[in-house]
Amino acid sequence: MRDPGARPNHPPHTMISPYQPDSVEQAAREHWDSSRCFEVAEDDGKDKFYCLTMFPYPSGKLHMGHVRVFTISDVIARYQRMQGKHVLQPMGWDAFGMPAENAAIQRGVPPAQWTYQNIDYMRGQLKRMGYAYDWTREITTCRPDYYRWEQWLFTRMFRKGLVYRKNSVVNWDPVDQTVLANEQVIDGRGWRSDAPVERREIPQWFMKITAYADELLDELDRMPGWPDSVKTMQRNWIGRSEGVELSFDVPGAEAPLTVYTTRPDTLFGVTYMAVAAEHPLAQKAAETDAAIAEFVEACRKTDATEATFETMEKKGLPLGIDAVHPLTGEPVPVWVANFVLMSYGTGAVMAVPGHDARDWEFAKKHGLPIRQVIGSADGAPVDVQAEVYTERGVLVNSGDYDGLDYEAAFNAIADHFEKSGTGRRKVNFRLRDWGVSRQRYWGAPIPIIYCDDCDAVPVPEDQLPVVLPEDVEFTGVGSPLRDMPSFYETTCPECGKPARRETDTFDTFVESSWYFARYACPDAGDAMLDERARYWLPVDQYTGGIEHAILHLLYSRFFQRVMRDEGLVESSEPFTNLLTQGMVLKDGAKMSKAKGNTVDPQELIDRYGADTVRLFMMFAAPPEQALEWSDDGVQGSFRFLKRFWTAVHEHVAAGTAGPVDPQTLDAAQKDLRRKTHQTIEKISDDIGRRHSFNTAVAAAMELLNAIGRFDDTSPAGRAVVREALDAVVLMLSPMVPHICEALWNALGHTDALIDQPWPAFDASALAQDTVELVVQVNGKLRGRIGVAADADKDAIVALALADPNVQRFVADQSIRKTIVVPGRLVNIVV
RNA sequence: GCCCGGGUGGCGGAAUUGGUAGACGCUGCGGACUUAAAAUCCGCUGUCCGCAAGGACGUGCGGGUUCGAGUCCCGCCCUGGGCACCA
Repeated sequence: MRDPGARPNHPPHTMISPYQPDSVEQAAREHWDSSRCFEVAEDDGKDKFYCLTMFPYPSGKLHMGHVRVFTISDVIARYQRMQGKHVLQPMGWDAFGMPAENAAIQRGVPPAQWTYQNIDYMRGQLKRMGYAYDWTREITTCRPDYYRWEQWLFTRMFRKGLVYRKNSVVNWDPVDQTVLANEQVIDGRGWRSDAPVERREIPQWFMKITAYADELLDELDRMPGWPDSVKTMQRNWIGRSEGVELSFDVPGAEAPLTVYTTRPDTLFGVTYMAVAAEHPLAQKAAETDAAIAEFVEACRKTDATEATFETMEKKGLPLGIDAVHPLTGEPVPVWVANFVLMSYGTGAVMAVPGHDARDWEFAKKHGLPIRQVIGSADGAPVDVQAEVYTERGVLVNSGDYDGLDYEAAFNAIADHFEKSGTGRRKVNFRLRDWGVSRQRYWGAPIPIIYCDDCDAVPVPEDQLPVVLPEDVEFTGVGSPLRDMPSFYETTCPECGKPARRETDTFDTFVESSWYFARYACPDAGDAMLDERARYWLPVDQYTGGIEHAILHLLYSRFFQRVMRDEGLVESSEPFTNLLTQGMVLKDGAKMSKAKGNTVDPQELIDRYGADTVRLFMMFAAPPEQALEWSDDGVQGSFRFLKRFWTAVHEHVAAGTAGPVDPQTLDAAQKDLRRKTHQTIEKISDDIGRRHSFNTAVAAAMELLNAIGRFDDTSPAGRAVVREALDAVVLMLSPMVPHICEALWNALGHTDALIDQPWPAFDASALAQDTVELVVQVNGKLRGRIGVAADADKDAIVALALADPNVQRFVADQSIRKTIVVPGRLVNIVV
């Protein structure tokens, strides 16, 4: 027995210099900087690995979400480098956006100046964190040498018909006379004016992402490197549906009411129609009916978000007009309703209250008839007066179509309309074209010139970029570009007459839809991309917040295809593997500038060093889950690094240790060596396959704890410890690279840690003579037995039954069944 | 409202393919060292019963499948993200 409290083999701490993160981390940084080891060029002889993080908006300083995602990506990059890959990991700035405008309003600093200052500060913070970036590739999207190429691509798309202009709805603040972002609308009111927000239609530019809808959808089935949840979200977002477009005649109206339905089988159940407030029928009725006019006006006074639209109270009024049912010839009343939008589809819907939940509620509220036209396939009773029935079933009350199932009815009815020429089968997408116009200053100018004679003309290539003037006075009401004749006054590229530039700027998602490609060739001066993009793309590992699961990732997939069709890149998909990291939450909510609930990582870096912060972020939660921030635990990570430091230095202080000779080890030495190689196997899998960094850290801690308990100063014992310490330093180096750099040197290695291969485990070290099995009786744990690793089932069961406690529960009952799970358990069922 | 996640001790989390629930860490409690404090080290730490051996209960709630369920199925509750102008 050892004396508890006594620690063998450890000289007094005074002999060992304490862990001082500042000097350790500075030394490591200087080594990486001077050796320029993270700068990479194309090398066809090597297996490339492009490791990318969603680039940050330069909001001022790093926040915990940044630290988390950048550390995840850095761990993967460094791990892959140790796997022998030729790793590119770049960094840059998503530099356009609203916060710069808000800062300008609040502090009177021009957006450009504010942005560049933030970038300088945050770049310093990133360097302090020790991320393995190739800084020679840094991209800043608000620089003309970057955004000129998206302007160029836009003009190419213009000529291909992939961009167009149409009217579209925005949030209008009637007091500030300005367009508001959804974020700036709070409970239906403008954030600064507090005035009720209205919907307003203005002409805006759109990119035809719907032209790629089928491809974007289909390819999801061949993307095993993406999480299923993200693929499902994108599938639902694209929302492909097969239906029928058909028309209801409206006597006296100029045009029939055209509607799209995915449930033509329910056509006989239509009891009313609903049109949008902006629909011509409603507009016409409003001219003569004050109540309708008032309703139509009220519909305009709501913001333009889908969430508002879906949750608001469903309202409507009858227009006093009837449509004619195309199959029965019966009159169907037409209503105007606030839940139909003119901008989606045809601005009119057919209502089947018996078999559609929203229609059912609306019908109940307004006393409209509910008609059952679908019965259950198994004959179970259906009462649509009491409850809506939305299942696909068998047609009833549907004339000649009675008895048909969904598919047969769909086809019969679709055929009927196609034969008579009054309707057709149609594939519809929920996905809408991408509106890229923003009525803001701090963005890339849309390269269009408006000429009275030639209409909208794209800026010719030799006149690009259209440079955003950076030295402006920014007031926050409207865009300063609208008040700058020096910006907008120009001449038409086609006819040479005086003309006017577009003053709207691009959605900032445009910049982030192709930056990943530009990192391959950030200095390409005469092309958007060059051949280097073909070498590096696609991105092998992309890491970023789950909040980007749809918009950013879908727009990037779209742009990748546009660039492909332009001959700029080869691959169709930009990101082979995707890791969506969870948010860092504080008080249960997303940390954000807007909410002001941020925790500043800088304070922790100053106090404990970058490695402690990195380690804590990796250890506190698995990467894909949300992480509720807590100040507890950072201290624990620091304590671990101190123990790690001390363990290595104590071992070194006791003199050199030779190589392990596996043939001569005693049982305890074999145990530690087995633990070492089990840990290598586990951490390799945790980092390489599972991205389970928290369990990788835990496994390293366990091994270090085992080393601490190991009391053996013999040459063989010290050799086994030495092997274990080398392995821990190598395996923790992706997560805590600075301290590992120092410890690697302390262990006497002369070649750089950064160039070391990942350790391999020795399968022969894992072998065990006896294994412990759990014994259950009826699935309940009743004992444990040690058995030979190669014991057969009968021997195991016999041994299990010999256990006194197992005996107690089996007693004289007859054994009905025994189950042996090799290496795990025995279950005796009585 | 719709789509996608999550819910396990006092806390963060582990349990990878249906097979020992609570690894690892934090907190707390007790102890060693110290004039003292900090730091460090050792031990204990899901709840309840029991001197102990051991037992009962226990993974948001209610059902189900199975020799065996945190894990699979059905129905709920709570909570995070997205919903096209926050990025």
